[in-house]
Amino acid sequence: MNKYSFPSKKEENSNHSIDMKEENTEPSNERQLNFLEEIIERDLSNGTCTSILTRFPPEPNGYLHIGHAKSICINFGLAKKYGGKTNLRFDDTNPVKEDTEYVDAIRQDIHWLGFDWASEHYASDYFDQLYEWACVLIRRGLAYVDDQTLEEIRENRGTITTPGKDSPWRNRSTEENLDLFQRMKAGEFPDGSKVLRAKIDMASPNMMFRDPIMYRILHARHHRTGDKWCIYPMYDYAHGESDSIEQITHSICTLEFDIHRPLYDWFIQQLGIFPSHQYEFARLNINYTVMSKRKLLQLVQEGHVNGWDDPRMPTICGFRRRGYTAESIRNFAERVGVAKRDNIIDYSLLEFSLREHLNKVAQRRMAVLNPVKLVIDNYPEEKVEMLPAVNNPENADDGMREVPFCRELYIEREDFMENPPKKYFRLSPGQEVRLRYAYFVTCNNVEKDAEGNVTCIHCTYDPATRGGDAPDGRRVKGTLHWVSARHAVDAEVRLFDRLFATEAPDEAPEGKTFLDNLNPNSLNVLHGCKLEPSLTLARTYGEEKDSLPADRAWEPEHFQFERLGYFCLDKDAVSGKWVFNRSCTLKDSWAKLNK
RNA sequence: UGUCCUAUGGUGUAAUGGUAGCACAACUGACUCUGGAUCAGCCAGUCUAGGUUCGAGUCCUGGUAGGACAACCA
Repeated sequence: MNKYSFPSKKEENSNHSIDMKEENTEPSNERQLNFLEEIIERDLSNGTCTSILTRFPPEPNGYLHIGHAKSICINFGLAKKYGGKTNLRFDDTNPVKEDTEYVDAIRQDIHWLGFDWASEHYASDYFDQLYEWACVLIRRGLAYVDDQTLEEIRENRGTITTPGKDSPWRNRSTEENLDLFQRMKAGEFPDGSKVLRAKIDMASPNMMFRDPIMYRILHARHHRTGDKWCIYPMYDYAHGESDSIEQITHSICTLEFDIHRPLYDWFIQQLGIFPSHQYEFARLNINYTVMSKRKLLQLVQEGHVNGWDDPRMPTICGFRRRGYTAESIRNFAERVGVAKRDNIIDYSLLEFSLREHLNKVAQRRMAVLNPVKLVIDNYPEEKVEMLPAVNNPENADDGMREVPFCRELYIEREDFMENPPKKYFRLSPGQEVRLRYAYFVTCNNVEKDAEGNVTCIHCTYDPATRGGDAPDGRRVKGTLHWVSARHAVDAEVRLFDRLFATEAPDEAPEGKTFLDNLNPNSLNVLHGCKLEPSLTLARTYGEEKDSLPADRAWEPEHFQFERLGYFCLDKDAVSGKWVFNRSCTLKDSWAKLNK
């Protein structure tokens, strides 16, 4: 193929720009294929498979986080793109860590992200089949019961650079192994006294091949199979076979499993069952956060956050409560790409994806977070005007609303300075600014308390500027948001900063843990914030939860508080006791100037 | 002193032997009733040493750096 014969992307676009206005804007259709897509297209075109079936296999031992969201988008996205399907399979082979609480939450999160699975499975559904196959392997001399203790097994496994030693039980007869394995299943032996191992090679350079454990004895109640089993299969024995049973064509997982792949293939080959194949991609990392279930669980259990859905958590439910939209997370997952090299994504890419979506759909409202009173001395005492305001300048269909205006208002304390620096466009003595959708006002004087804090700003307004335009064409540099004092609704507003103060919180110095990297100021709760009254129309969780199916999550309404950021109602809010979360700020070039 | 994976601007990600491109971030400007949005511009990259080739980010060899593997976790 001669590259010179092709026009560049730019030229192509400009040639067709007139016809392309309504073109599909899905980014995935425009970019180059990632390596998984290449594999799938190859398999589809050379007849390795005629359709694809992927799977998302969470262990129900915790809540899903943004890293899982990437995996979900890859697995479901690939199937969707190539006309295939995706199964949801709960990898529930370790009863001591798993619980149905997590099963329900996982279902909700996947649905919320916008995906539906073809069918739902559990590794525990396959316990009988897995047991049968273990017996097959024993009969073929490929598995044996080992009586060594945990310590002996560890000792004899050798190290990365030295080979292991064969177990003294490695050459038991088939009959004895079968008998012992059957009695393990029957519950004759205590936990830890015996395991079933694959007989491969104790000297293999791949540690996974040093007679990996297939079954352990665990007298534990399983959240689905109850007390039926007291032996449970290990991940390496269960996973590939589960894929095979479901006839998964492309089993996609993260990089740390690449060393497991030869073993995954070994079990499938020895058993001669459906040849699923495993492919690995680099897991998602984001700076200023942690992404391990163990650490997230610790944050919850030790009370460093207020639950799995704390808006500062990188969990899917945390992002949802924070006000992230599913679309923004899907777009984020698309942007981070799929490759095999380790990566740390900048948090700003997440915020960009959110702003990009919310800018298009969020209704604009006015709210004052840190209020100070402003009195318009020449405005009639009792007068109230209902001023029209645009709901969303990005979408004319969203129409207008009316906002009450009167003599006494609240404005943001930061929007007034008695001695302003250069380039400060907001209110200061003698300075004229616009009150958005209302009038031009000029500051005359201020009242202060004993400590010198401004308690009230006195202004005069120009009646000719109603609606925010001056008929004489004069202009102002600053436009402020405001709320009528008489009509304002009180609210609590929760502001969030990054949960960790350091870019790579996992990296703690000697004697410290990731907890020492927590940002002590990650939560800032404001009281006495002032909302424009129309915000009380927002739907609360309490009003809606009863009409929600069990597997569907509640989605708050998203607003932009003008000049402040994107906000949504928290699930704690009830009518009359309003609580809003800040999802993210607006880009703020003034704040940047002052850094 | 092992096996495997990986290496492209600050961060991600493309280029499939033939013009190193895109996004985010940063920066500059225009416009603006959100210091928002939008638009325009700009900075910045192939880990290293050899080899193959008319031509190497791409293929080969060595080195360097990072990661994974020694749970009866997944």
